[in-house]
Amino acid sequence: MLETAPDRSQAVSDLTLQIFQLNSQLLAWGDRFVAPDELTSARWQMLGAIALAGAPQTAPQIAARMGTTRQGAQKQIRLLLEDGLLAAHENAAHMRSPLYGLTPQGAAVYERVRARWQAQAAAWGAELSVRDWQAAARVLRHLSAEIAAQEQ
Amino acid sequence: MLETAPDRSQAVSDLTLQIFQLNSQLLAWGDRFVAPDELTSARWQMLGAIALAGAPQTAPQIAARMGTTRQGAQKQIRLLLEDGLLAAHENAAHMRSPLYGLTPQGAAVYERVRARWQAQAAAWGAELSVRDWQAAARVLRHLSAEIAAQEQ
DNA sequence: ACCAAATCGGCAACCGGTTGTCATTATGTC
DNA sequence: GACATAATGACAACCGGTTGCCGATTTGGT
Repeated sequence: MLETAPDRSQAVSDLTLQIFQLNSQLLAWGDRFVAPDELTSARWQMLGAIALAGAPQTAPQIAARMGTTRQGAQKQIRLLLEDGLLAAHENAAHMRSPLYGLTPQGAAVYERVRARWQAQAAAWGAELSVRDWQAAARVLRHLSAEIAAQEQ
Repeated sequence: MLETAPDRSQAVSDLTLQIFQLNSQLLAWGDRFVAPDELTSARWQMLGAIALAGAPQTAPQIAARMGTTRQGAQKQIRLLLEDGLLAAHENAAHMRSPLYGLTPQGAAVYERVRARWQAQAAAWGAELSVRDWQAAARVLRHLSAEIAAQEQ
């Protein structure tokens, strides 16, 4: 790569700026989207991680699934316990590390939001082909892998 | 949209998750990338906003250019002033709102990082065609516009 | 069974960013 | 020129997240 390729570096650079912008747009939009259900983007994602796991999980398991840290997950878990959306269950395999699962209320809230989100995502996607969306996701996955490879 | 389109909503949903993941990957990578120059991702972005403006800017102007808030920009400006990478100039048009411009040191640091970044972006982009990167950026811009339109 | 190493929860501090408030300064309208 | 309104800087509080530390527990190797 002695000769830099301005077009290519410019295109990659453009994409990264788009990613930063969309990230903040999506977070702000998500906070408004789930506000009627008394959630935030962060708690929505937390409920999703537990719901998709299919079974109660320990705090470190949830953190790993979300790609965040144990302490960050525990902050949100504590808040969701207070809200009654999560419940701690005895963990036979670990005395100090309970399993956190959705309460009936938590499952109901998540299902309600999930259905609304699916309709919204379909509406956003309506003007482009499924192929376009999948192609974009593939490019992003490629970039993600390049970065991960560089982290050694 | 009575009949939801699972494929399409799934594709959009996948893309949003990719965006969240890439955002955190890029921020973490950026912090490491500019650490040798005693910068962080946030301060790098701030220097870029001022450099691309081409002339010293007031704090609210910089904030608008970065798509963030006045207060957030001022936090970083204060730190960059302490580091000697920014300097405040008298603003003839406004007594209390100085113009912030890069110091020679700030310009040198930014140029050094910019050149390294361009090479890195080209390397990341090498395995896909410029057309692919541009197509992905177009899809992201489309999604960004959809969200913005919904914000009323 | 023992013991070193890894894991876990809890706490505190920090980072980057947002929101809200207040006093001060510009701006625009009459 | 006077005056309501907007813009600005400063400060504080908060949110979501990370890092670092500590003591307690669990795990794994011997």
